[in-house]
Amino acid sequence: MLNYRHLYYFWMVSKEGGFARAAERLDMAIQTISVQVRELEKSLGHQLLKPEGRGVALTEAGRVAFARAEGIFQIGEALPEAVRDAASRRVVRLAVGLSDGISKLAAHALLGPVLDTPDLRLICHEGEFEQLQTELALHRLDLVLTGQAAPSNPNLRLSCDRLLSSPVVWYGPAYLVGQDMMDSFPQSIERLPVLLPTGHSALRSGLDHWFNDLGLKPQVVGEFEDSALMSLFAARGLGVFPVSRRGADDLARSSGLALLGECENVVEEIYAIRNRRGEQHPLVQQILARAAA
Amino acid sequence: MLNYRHLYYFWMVSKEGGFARAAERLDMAIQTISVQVRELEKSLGHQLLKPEGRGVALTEAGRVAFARAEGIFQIGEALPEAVRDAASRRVVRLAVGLSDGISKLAAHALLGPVLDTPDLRLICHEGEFEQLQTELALHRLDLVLTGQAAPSNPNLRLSCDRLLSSPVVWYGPAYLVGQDMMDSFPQSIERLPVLLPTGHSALRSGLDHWFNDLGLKPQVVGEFEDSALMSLFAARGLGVFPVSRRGADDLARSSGLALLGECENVVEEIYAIRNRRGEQHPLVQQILARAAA
DNA sequence: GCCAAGCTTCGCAAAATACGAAGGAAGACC
DNA sequence: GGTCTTCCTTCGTATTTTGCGAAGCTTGGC
Repeated sequence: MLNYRHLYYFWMVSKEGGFARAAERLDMAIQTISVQVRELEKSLGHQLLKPEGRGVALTEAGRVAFARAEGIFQIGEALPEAVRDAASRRVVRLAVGLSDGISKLAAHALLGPVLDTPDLRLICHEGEFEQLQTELALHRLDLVLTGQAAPSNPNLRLSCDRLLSSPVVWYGPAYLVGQDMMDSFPQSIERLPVLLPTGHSALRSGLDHWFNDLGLKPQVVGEFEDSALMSLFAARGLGVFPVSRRGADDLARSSGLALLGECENVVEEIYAIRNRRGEQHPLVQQILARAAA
Repeated sequence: MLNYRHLYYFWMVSKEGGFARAAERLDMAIQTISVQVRELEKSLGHQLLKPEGRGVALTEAGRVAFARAEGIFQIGEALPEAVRDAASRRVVRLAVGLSDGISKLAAHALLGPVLDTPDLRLICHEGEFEQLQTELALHRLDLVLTGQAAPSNPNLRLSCDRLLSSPVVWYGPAYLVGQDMMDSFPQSIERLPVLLPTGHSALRSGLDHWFNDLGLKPQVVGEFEDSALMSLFAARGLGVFPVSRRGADDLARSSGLALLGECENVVEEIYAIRNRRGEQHPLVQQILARAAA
């Protein structure tokens, strides 16, 4: 394994342009530096410094090593202050990944419990499931919300829980959704313009099944990746759309949308993927606890 | 100073999700890891891991430290291989910064001696003088060529040498530069369309002086930052232009340009700025040696 | 040819790192 | 509730690494 102390001395020698200067800067004996750098060279199997006149110069390998060392120690020298900052700072960072195809409205509902955390800094990141899983493993994310259960992968040390399993309801603009439409639901849906999630989502599969079972042939006027966008277009009169009941609570109030009816046997599910136990974010635990309740 | 060994153990503990796993992975006793990580916390002055159930979890400070550590050790783990690659690779990297306002033709002439180095990988980077100086100090460049002497700055450990001081000559397309024009040079220049370097360059100042001293009022049809571009436009018939004699040797041959005449008392100078002695690139030395000859 | 600056080698002291043994704390399981 | 297992911690000691004084060795300048 690479010895970072040796590397540090090598870095300083390169930066200062010689053992003597480096030793002075480090307030150490010159021979110590000399020996330790030699150790580094031995462990890497290549000469990094070569004698040049009465000083030393970098070899090609040394040039590369120096460039990397520069990167390492630039981060390293800033680390203590970064830690102090983080410790004194009151803001709590929470990085959430939202998998493509997840209902943004439901995601928002799930994150709701922590949104009023004082000094919260919420980072929402969308992307492909695989990519998010990677970022989670690399600790760039604290939590990933996804529409389908993750293939449990013990290598990555991730755990997956179902956070939400909510019946799906239909909403639409009030002027389209009259009493007659509600009464004759679900058949009435054939007489209404319909917005659907795109085919990539788990919810779409469930809905297609539901249409098929009931022998319904809906008139699809739009397909949306994003449920929030879908609800916006619906509110502007484009048509009626499905959404999980949880997360739809405030739709009627806030956007002039009316409840049309509820699907039987169609549920939207959301799964939470997170790092292995023991590295959890307090807010993540809060979200999971609230969702379980 | 930050102890990278401690940091490494902390990183591994975070990554593996516990002391026990980390110890197993590192093939070390668990208590060693425990103590060393505690040392890191002590030296940083903040707790990085907190007990959680029967494992441990990252604190906010720990989260930050872990992110930095990830950066550090990702570089570090790739370093040995990078060094091996560099050592076995035969290509020689030479990164040269060309200051804005320098004559590209002269720069090319100066770099000429090393251009036929086998397996050369030449990186040419243009930019403001200050910026290039910074990159030089950060070892991202091996050499900076500039039109004016650098203010010697002992802090940055850079040295500056005059590489070239060459008389300035005028070239123009052969059909413009007839024998009569050559004979009546420099007065004939008033009867020719003239291209000049832009006002930012040292060469331009010298030329303005020269015009003034001789009482010449040239008809300026173009100003160029870039001498190579200027020579291209000149070759296409736009006008006559000044260029340092060195670096102009092949102009007449290759581009249908003819020598008009030579300025008295106007020189183009090029300075080489490089890192302190002992960190020099072999090719840089070659360039300097050749230029001095 | 001599001096001064700079790197290297050698042998020993100091410091850090590492581990066995023993102890405590928190879920898991009956 | 009791017991078991897993995990983290503390303590005392062995081992390794790191650091330094003293004495070479090489190179360039005078």
